[in-house]
Amino acid sequence: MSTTSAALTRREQILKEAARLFAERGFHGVGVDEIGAAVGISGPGLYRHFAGKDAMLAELLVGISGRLLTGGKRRAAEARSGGDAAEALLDSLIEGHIDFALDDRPLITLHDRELDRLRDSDRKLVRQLQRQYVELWVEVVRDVYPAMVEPEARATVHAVFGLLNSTPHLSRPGPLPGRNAMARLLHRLARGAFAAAASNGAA
Amino acid sequence: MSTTSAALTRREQILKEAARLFAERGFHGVGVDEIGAAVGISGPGLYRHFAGKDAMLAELLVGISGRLLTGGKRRAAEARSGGDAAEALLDSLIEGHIDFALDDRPLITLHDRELDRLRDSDRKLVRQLQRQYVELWVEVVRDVYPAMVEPEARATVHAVFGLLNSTPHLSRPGPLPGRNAMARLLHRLARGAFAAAASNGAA
DNA sequence: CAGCGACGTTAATGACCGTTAACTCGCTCC
DNA sequence: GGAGCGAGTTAACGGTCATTAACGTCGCTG
Repeated sequence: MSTTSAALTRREQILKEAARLFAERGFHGVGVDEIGAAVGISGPGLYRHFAGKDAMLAELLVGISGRLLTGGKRRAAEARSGGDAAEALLDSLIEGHIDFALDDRPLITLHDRELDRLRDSDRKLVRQLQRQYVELWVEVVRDVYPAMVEPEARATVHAVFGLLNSTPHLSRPGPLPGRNAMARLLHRLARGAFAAAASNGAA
Repeated sequence: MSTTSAALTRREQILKEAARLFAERGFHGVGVDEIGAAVGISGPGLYRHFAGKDAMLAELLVGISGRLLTGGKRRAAEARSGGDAAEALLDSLIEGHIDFALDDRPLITLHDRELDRLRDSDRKLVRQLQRQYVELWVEVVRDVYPAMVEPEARATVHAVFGLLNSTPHLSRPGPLPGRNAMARLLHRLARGAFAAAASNGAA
């Protein structure tokens, strides 16, 4: 019961700070001494908790992909009821992804930025999880819009991920909508994109 | 007349290969020897053409942002005619951005991945160009959808950029639409997202 | 043909960085 | 109360890498 409590374990502290630093300056751009300093210990002390710098990145990326997929599967399972199930499930998937993108920006950033820095086996695992997540969406989308052909649906899902994951890229300047307004806006945009994808443009 | 000819200058070769390598493995992930090898010369020979590795990245990023902005401005200028000008201009901007995203994937990738690796002055310049480009879009979008408030329009434009720039992330596996089909699909998705943003969700 | 400038080459330098070694300290549990 | 262990510490090693130095070689020009 310790790992899920409010107070973070040392390991979790490290992972959280490492995620932030990796997202800010890239995997190769941050040294182990910096990660250590961010949690109040220094440099090689990290090796009591992780096998190496690579292991931290691997755990982060596998964790993200896994959590996304698990959340998606849970929502799909919960949706086995009602008649308009597909519509509701799509909304649920969108909502879940938005929550993730808005609340875990560093992880989202890492997710499609540092995948290539992984050992082959870890990268394969992450990619497999990502693929399953995409296929889950594709099925639901084709359930809602039966007219869509599969490659189109897959490309659309990727594009919508790009749309939903765009928030980390704009943090800095001027006036932006607040968190809830942003969540509603992104949801609307995603639905609009799917609807537009479905209206076949065979012109 | 040399820099725009079909045969690339040595400098341009280097930039092109550097862009590809940076996009594949990150700025810190590729060494100058690799870049040199990619154009048939070795390591330090690059310093006859560039002040350093940083200078290559800077030139790439400034070049991308500049070309995007220039293209956008040109399209805006060309659109000063006709009655439904705003609609057509938005379509033109979307089309231009899609062409760029589909034809210069490595540059698009670099564009929002390695900005933080720049010297302060270069980063400021790039960000300024990016901001101008965004504001150009925002104006056009608000012209087409006068009901949209500015922060909403700006967030939407960012999100649509995320959508249009999503193509580099999916190159590898299964069946995907071909280039032209993809361009049409992305265009439809973008228009759908804008339309959805405009339909105010004050529910 | 002297010479110079553009373009490369290899070798050396110096910094940085991930990882390991060796050691310390404080707590817990027989 | 001391054996053992979890969690840190600093110092050192080894490798990588951007950058510079020193040197060579064309090809053009006067």
